[in-house]
This record gives sequence, C-alpha cells and structure tokens, in this order.
Amino acid sequence: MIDIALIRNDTDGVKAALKKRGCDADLNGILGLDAKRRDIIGRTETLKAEKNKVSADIPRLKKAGENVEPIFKRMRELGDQISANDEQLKTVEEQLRHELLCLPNLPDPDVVAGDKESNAVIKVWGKKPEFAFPIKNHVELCESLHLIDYERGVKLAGNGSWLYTDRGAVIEWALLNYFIKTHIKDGYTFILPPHMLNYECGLGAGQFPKFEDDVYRVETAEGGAARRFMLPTAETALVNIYRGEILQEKDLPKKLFAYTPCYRKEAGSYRAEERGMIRGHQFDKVEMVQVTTTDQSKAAFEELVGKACALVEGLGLHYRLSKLAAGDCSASMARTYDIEVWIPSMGIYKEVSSVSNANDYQARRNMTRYRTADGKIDYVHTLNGSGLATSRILPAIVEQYQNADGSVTVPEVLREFVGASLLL
RNA sequence: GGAGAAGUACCCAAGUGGCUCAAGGGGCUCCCCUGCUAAGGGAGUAGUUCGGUAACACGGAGCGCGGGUUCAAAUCCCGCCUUCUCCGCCA
Repeated sequence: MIDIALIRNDTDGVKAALKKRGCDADLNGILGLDAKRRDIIGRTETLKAEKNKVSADIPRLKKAGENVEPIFKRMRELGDQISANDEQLKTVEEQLRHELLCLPNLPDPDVVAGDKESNAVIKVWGKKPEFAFPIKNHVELCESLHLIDYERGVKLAGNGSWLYTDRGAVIEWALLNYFIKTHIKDGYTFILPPHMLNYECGLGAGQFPKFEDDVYRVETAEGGAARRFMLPTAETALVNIYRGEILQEKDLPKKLFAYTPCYRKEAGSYRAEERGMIRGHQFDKVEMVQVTTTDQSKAAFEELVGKACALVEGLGLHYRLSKLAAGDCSASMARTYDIEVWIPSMGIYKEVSSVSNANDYQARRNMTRYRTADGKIDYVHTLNGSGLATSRILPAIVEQYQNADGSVTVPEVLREFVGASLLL
C-alpha cells in the first residue's frame, strides 16, 4: 500500500512512478476521498468532544436534582449527527482503502519504465551446453527415465498435473534437500507454514483484492467466514507471520525460508510449448523471505539474489540474471531480478527464481512494524526470493545434463541425496 | 463436531449502566535512604492509532473483533474469532 501522505504531498511523483509500470491510476479520486475523510473526521470529532463533556456533567446535575431533559435532548441530537457522520465516514474509508489496496507498488527509482522488452540481462553464468547428438526435451527424458508420469497425473487431477515417480521423486526431494541444507547453513530459519491461508494473508501479501481469481478457494464451512485459499507461494504465508506486530530493531533482519507446494490456477496461461513441468497447477518451491529495517533492505536484496544465483551455480546450470522493467515486476514489488535457466529443447531461458523487494508496501498492508533503537516506529521492509522453484529446475537439469545414450548425469551437489551419479 | 468457561494495558488482576474518560499488585524508569548486598520510602508508567500542528498544544478512538440498546456501555443484547476444560472423531 502506498502511503496516502505521499500521494497527497507528491501526487505528480507518485503518478510518474506508477506510469513506469503502465499504471494510469486515478489519484484525484483518491485525493478526493482522502479530503472527504478528513473533513468528516474533523466535524465528527468536534461533536464527540462536546458529547463527552456534557456526558461527564450529567451524574452531578442529576444528583443536584436539576432537570436533565434538555440535556438529554441535546445529547440525542449529537448522537444522531455523530452516527450519521460515522456511517458516511465508514463508506468513504472503505472506498479509500479499496482504492489504495488496488494501487501497485512504486518501482524503485533505478527501475526502468516499460514492460518485458525493457528487461535488462545483467549477468550470464556458464555457457549453453552443446550436444553432439539430437537432444531430447525434458518430457521425453522424464518419460524414458520414468521420472515423471504425465498421463496418470492428468488422470488423477487433470491438465497441468503430474506425478513424480520413483527416482523422479528422489531427484525432486534431493533438490529440496540441497536448498534447505544451504539455507540452514546460511543462517536462515526453516518454516513449514499452513498451505491454506485466510483472506488477510492474501491482502497483506498483495494478491488480494485484485488477483483473487488466480488462487484456489477452499470452502471449509458454509458461508464465507471460514473461507481459505491455497497459497500460491510460501511468500504469502511468510510475509504475514509478523502481521500486526511491532518488532524490535535488534531482532531484524528476520531471515526465513519455507518449503511448500504452490497452488495456482494459471488460467489461460497453459500453452503447448509449456508442456511438462514448466507450468503446472502445483509445483514445489523453496522460498526465502527477509523482514528488515529500512536501512537493511538494499543489502538484503543483494544477499537474496546472491543466494539464488549460488544455488543454480551449485547445480552447474547455465542461466542468466535479469533486472525486470517496472511493468514486468509483480504488483507488490518495487524491484525484481529474475534468474532464468536455459532450457535447450525450447531454446529459451525460463524463470526459476524471482527475487523481489516490496520495500514497505506489504508492511503497510498488513501493519508489520518495528521499533527503532531510539523508540520510533516504522514499517519493515519485506523481501522475497525463490530459492528455488524445483519444478522448473528439474527439467533444466535433465535437459542440460543429458547424454547421448539417453541417460542423465546427476549434478555433483545432489549425489549425496540421490545416492547415484547417473540416471539410466 | 457437541457442552461448559474465559478473553481488561508489558504481566497478574478488580470491575453487572454515570463517584472508573479502568482500582490494585508485579515489572520497568527516575528519586531518596542505606558504605556493598538484602530490605525500605516516594514519584512516574496506555502502548497504539486517527484528526490536528512547522513542532507543541488540543481533540477523537481504544477493555478479543464487529454490530445493537441507552442521554451514557469494560459492564446489557446479538453475531463472530481465539484460548482452556470435558466429550466425540481422527493421522
């Protein structure tokens, strides 16, 4: 959520920043609601002050045997006006809050305007593997090596679902273990959160109210009160852990990571060329999150990018790192770097990690704050990064590590978990 | 899922309509006394949030959350959430 005071004081600056991501927001409408809100509050509070004052006198007057009827009459009038104002205020505040919740984050100053085509590759690691034989794509490899059962996955859950079988499951699990082991070694705290979250989590992370249709809803009871949704990423859970809390500066940064499957509708996104595990309704991901002070935020971002890169490098996969243009960053984020790994059969790079800094955007939505050493209160910054999405790494591994005989070499770092160096 | 009880500030806790715009205690902060320690005496202690201000001042909200009744609600009524105890079900 963008600070209303900033919108008020630097309307043009906010407008220009939003424009970078292609958002033409109606800030005048918001400013109008804001002015209206403060006007109502001002008038209502004057009435409330009078009411409190008069009310305090009543017991004394009553005791003295004075006629309090005229006072009751005045109190009734005040009460009526106050409740009328309060009702109006409630409407205005709901509208204003909704408008503010729908505004995307402001991109950082150094994030360039434009969409995907303005993304900038800032690092390339390794080289495209060259093959002296006709290569297979990951679907062929996973089928021939019996790592994945696509057909039965569809039988069980429909299009966009698959089963990891036998060594396929072992590899997937090995990847998760490799990531988890690394994060623990780096001093991050391992979290296994609930997969069904309440509405406030979606609101706080920034998925709601605008992107409610992208997640799976779970009705756990009749009516709406107990409604939950399946988390689309562990970030949604992790950035809400401290929701509504005031943390101590000395306890920051919080460095967390979680493993969860991610559940996404991906409505309309499923394309023929994204067969296999490139895009599914459920995929595994280890997610890193940092909750930091304002000052720690930049360094934390670099740290998360570095960690994500190190994991891919550890696997020996050729990848590139891109800094996304404003329009390609997701709505909650001020900056995002993507790690894209080379998929030989597709001849393109596919995202396996996305590292982002929300600055205080999520913290303002879910009221996560910290008290500084000198007693001031400020919003935390929240950052997140995949570390990593295994379900996209596995296709990259089998394709990049494939051999002429159809076997796949197991990356060094996974061998301790897989117990083999070659998949035949 | 059923029955019962509870939710008050950093913690414990009093409080069934106005002398409570929340008593008392603990803790914490400061002061006094005591050469150290123990003990004692005194003062302060509602965090937060919203409006307002250049900043103060000042004012509003706030007793789990949301409504309602009333001139007036921590207190009465309704809905919800959470916790505890017992029962049921269950990996």
